[in-house]
Amino acid sequence: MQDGTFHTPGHRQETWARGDVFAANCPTRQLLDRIADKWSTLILIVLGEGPIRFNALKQRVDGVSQKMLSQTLKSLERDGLVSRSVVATVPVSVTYAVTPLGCTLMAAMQSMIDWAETQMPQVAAAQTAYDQRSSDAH
Amino acid sequence: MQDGTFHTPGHRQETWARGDVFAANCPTRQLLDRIADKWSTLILIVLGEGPIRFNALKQRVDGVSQKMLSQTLKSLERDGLVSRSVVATVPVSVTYAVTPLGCTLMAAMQSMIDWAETQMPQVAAAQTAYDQRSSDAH
DNA sequence: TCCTTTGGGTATCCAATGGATACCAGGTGC
DNA sequence: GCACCTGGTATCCATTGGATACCCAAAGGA
Repeated sequence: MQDGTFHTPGHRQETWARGDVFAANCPTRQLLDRIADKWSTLILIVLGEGPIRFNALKQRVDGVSQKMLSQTLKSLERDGLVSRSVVATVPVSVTYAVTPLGCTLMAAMQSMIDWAETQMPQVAAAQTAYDQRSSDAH
Repeated sequence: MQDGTFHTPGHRQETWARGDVFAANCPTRQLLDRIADKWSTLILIVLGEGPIRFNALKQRVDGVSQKMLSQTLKSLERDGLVSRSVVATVPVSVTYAVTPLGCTLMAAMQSMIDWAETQMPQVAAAQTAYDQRSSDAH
């Protein structure tokens, strides 16, 4: 809190204030910098079902381009969340799987996935209402 | 499962297989399309500490541009996760806060935040090891 | 012999996104 | 008259993402 110009009126502060999100080196922020993109989470979820090969994965994650799939897998591997194993068949086959570390991350994400399944209709409704208000105001 | 070409060998399948991530209309995917960007989650976390005004928020979320802050807040408001209230002071002041719906989402994200705080060192270590291997291979 | 197919990518090109900077409104104090 | 406040837009440029084409090496068909 480098200065006192912002006043944060209590209200759940005890639950959320840790982690100092404003600092670029906070852990939550580092995690988000790595996995908060369109594909990482989806890929992890599919890998959570079991090891899978590149092209099969590409078919399961609807809409992902080959470029982004290979790029995202590379960064997940670098972060130790996913492992890549090459089997010298012909043509060569490459299998991806979650590591134990990646598995613990997926467990942590599960409650968010559950939230999505129960609450997304409410989000869709809020969006419709918002658009309605906007077009009314016009 | 439009065909049987991919075989998913058991291994946590019962936990993760629901939600059919390959379909673009699965709820998890819809949620990710909305909040899986660099700023949404960070903004929600700061808002979780209590209502806050635009410029104060901009200072707390280190590195966010005015453009992205206003754009992200607009989309969070549209999704019913954040509320915006204009107070007719001089100059006018605008306060943002999480809605009850946004609050439940933050609760669901908490375990991911906890994971980040405990496991990010491991991710950093994995990354260093990976880079080491790469430069060795070179 | 040549052509095609296969898996797992890379190279290239173009459109969309994000960040930096400038500008705006309009009321207020100097 | 001038600069300053908040809460934004408008504009420009660099980076990212998606579509497409190409690559390798071996197998299989004509």
